Amino acid sequence: MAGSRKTSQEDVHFRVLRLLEENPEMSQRDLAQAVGISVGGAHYCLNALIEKGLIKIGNFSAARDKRRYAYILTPKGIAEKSALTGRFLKRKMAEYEALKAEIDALKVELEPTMDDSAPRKQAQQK
Amino acid sequence: MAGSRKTSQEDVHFRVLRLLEENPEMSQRDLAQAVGISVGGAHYCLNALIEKGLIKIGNFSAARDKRRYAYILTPKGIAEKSALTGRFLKRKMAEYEALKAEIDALKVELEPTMDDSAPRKQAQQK
DNA sequence: AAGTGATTGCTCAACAATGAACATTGCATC
DNA sequence: GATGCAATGTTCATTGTTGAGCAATCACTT
Repeated sequence: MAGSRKTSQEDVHFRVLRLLEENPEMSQRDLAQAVGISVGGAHYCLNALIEKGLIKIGNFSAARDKRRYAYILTPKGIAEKSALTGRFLKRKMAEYEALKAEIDALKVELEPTMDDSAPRKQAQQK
Repeated sequence: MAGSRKTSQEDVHFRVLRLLEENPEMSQRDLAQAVGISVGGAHYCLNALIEKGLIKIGNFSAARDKRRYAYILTPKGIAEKSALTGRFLKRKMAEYEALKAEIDALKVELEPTMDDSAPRKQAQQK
């Protein structure tokens, strides 16, 4: 489900595309931190996006810093990002509800019903 | 952050311990589906939990089914599960808020402000 | 200039996890 | 019984990901 590699990777790709559309001059480390992956993973991801033709490498504007790149969305990348938005939002809303339910269940479990003098420490078994 | 291998694995371990405490006779496939990992991953995880001494293999009750096992929490496993609960809940609540913020941001982006006659289709760039 | 430290993109071994198989066992219908 | 079918735990090649480190470049001080 949530751990499916394909969807998880799609999430990362979408987030990276979204971030780069706003700011194409983000460094790989900034991207990694913003998305929540490792630095090597960001590099890996960017290569995949370039391979797919969704982004291309441009010139960094400030001071001709030869180290840095700018990762610019191609038209195909912009289209892909738009196409991904709906699925991403839908998935995240489902995750949101699931997370809410899990948290609530856990809270209930931690705070047993105090309204009657029920025996404590006794979890109800199925 | 969220993709950190250690925390992600801790989440899986906690969920598995929690599920097994309620029902020790769950199959690896049921566990996998409930937790959101692959079948092989469940096997992998169970081995790790046995290695840690948190669960032990017991006998399946019904019909002496030689295929199935029962995965019973050891006292150490019960303690570990309790110790993990707090951290897990705290982390999930943080994830919950982050998810909420991300969804809201995405919704705002999809539905541009309609309250004045602003030009449409024009996302505000930084 | 020269040196020092910080930051960049990048590489790589180790590990984690997947997805698809596998052998074994139980259940059912013939 | 025998035969087919579904479900179990298990294995394994492939792939994704991490974390630490690399050379190159920039900024800054001497």
